[in-house]
Amino acid sequence: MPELPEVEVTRRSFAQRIAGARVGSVVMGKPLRWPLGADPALLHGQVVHRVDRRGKYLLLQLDAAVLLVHLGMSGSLQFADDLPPRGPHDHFELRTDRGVLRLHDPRRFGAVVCVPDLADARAQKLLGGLGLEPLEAGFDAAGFHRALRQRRAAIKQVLLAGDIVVGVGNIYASEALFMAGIRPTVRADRISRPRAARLHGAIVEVLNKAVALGGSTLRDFSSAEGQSGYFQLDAQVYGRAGEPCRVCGTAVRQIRQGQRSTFFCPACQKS
DNA sequence: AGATGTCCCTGGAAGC
DNA sequence: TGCTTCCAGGGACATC
Repeated sequence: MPELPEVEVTRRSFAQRIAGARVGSVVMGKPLRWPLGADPALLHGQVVHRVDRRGKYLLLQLDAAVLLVHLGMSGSLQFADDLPPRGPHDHFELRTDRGVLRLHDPRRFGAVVCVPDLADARAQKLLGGLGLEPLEAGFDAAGFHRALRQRRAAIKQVLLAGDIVVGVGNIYASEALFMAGIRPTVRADRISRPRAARLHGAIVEVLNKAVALGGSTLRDFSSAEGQSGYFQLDAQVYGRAGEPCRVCGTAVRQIRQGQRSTFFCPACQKS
């Protein structure tokens, strides 16, 4: 389940190596979440200049196109010149003179979309509504608090929506709220400024820590297959329903918010 | 416009 | 053992 840290670690793992590579051919497997939106042959001969990230999207900048790559929940990328033969879950390959970039995605929630540039309407539809990058300077506590004050929905769901801050997925939302001592069901607009500041700090800390651990996490992920490396993050509440809170010993509770599981400690997160 | 519900997909776990 | 059911997840889209 790649969240922002995994996407960023993936980006760092091949961005330098693929920069300057010239595309030979494109191989498509089963349909992904959205159609590519362009003739794959159009990519032939183009050079990959850089790999950026916006939220959980990787942006491959080519000569005259941008590839938006989303890993969905089961996707992973490999870039090498001697990959094993394509398997049934390998749904996209960009073959270049420096190696093959391959998307492996059993559940096919991922996507590869080709647009001429980021001003393109399709790119805007996907990226235009995204909130701030949590690991960049623009994400500050005061602005975060101001944004929260405009929202009446439960704070957990506001975080997940991604239009205030991106990259806080289901796991890190529960973890950050635990770190900040905030109950996931509290209305966003009822969070005081100091508590919003604590939540802001928790989001930055949990994501930074995950990026730092990401290297080992991802290696395990791709070799172990299946069980993710989140165990290494030593979740405080996520996935621990009924188990004792690591801080106070109270049983961790699980609820559903918007069809998603939320975990919290009823004692440490009273309001 | 904001909030909420639905759906996409598939492997693994749990239940019968 | 083998079937069925449920669940996980991000995000677009429809509906209120």
